Amino acid sequence: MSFPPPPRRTQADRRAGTITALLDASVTCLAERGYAATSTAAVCAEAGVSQGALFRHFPTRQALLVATAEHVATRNVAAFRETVGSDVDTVDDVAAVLAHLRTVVLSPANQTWRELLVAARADADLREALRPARESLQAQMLDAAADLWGDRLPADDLAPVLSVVVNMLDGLAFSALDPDPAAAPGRTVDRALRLLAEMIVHRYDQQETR
Amino acid sequence: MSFPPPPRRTQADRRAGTITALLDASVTCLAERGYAATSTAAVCAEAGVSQGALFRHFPTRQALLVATAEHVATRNVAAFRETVGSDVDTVDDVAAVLAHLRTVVLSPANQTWRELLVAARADADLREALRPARESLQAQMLDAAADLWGDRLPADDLAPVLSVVVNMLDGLAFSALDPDPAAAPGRTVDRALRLLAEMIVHRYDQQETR
DNA sequence: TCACATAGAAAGTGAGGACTTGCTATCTAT
DNA sequence: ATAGATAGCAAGTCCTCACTTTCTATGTGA
Repeated sequence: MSFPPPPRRTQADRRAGTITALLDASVTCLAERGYAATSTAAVCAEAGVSQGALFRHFPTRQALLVATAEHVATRNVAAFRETVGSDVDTVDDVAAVLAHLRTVVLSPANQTWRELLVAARADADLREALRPARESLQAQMLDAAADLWGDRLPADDLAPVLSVVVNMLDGLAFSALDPDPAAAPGRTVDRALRLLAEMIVHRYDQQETR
Repeated sequence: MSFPPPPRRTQADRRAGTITALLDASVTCLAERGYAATSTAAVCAEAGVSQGALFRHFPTRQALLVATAEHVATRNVAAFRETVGSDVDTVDDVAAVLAHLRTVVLSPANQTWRELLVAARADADLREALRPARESLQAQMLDAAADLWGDRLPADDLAPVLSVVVNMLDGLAFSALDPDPAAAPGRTVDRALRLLAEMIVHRYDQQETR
């Protein structure tokens, strides 16, 4: 019945612990309450630390948010990469990829990213601060797309097709105001994704019938 | 050299005048400064009236913003309707329509609408208040699409194709952080729109060669 | 072990934001 | 013409938010 000995965490541990707690809390707040409601107080409450702790590690709210952006950007690329390991031969395959991408795009990490992007449009400082993460993410997405689909598409069409797909899914995410983003797609959206899959496959798969 | 006589505007005129001044100012602020920076003070400064004037006509800031949404929704439908009066036979035709739609989607009225939609995701009250305008706009867009493209597409595919197109353009608008939204499309975007046009035309135009 | 640096908490502070409160000016009905 | 209503202004009120300041606790290097 002995109490555990004092944890004796090293300073670096404490530091890293509260920083990731803050970043995760920031993601949660941004994803479910939006940019404006993500006040430093809200993040601290969610993280279970004081505001003093926050401002020890991040000089400004914006610095926290930029760090949050970089935090989720890596996750987003990873999630995109794991879209599908298997082939994308048939229309069904591509439709499955799109359906899965839709759920990825609706995930909290992506919601967070979008929330910050929208805020950046109206805030030149934030926009500049996010630029590196933005460009890095774009490049990594293109790399991932090349790995996944590179042998199916002409190199020149890779970026444009990626643009069509992810912009459409982002647009969907923005117009999906449902409180529950994990809800089922709805008939129109379902059919739209199916159509897109058909169009892509038919565009690039005419010689090799499967 | 006589001074003009006192304008003698009727009360209804004065009322309507400042109301539309406020709504237009609200559109301007939302489009170029974003939702958060669209304070009542900012709108009043832009409109050239006092805050008292604002709160005489709108009980809350949110009421002003909802009215603003309805104000721009009608413009947006009209702009969409005027997309193209001519035919959409060839790939070039459809590509032209998409290019024009892109500029429409980047217009201040549409920026405003998106800004409010994004805010609505995090604000249940605003979401509910915008619901009627949202549904009305969606229905009118579908009507317009039916008028424009109804004889080219199966009725069942109208909504999904519209969804693909406008969501992709909305996604583009969100990821376009450039201070000047009227800038040229950029190579990837250009090619993406072209590809989309080709895919749509080839999907639906195979029997009637032109 | 002890001087020191770092991590974190609690209670401020000052600015900005939504909304109010009188007060004045302009219109309208009698 | 004049009383009552409506439009508009200027100066508040109160609250929230980003950020500070001061103080305590905990790990670190000699």
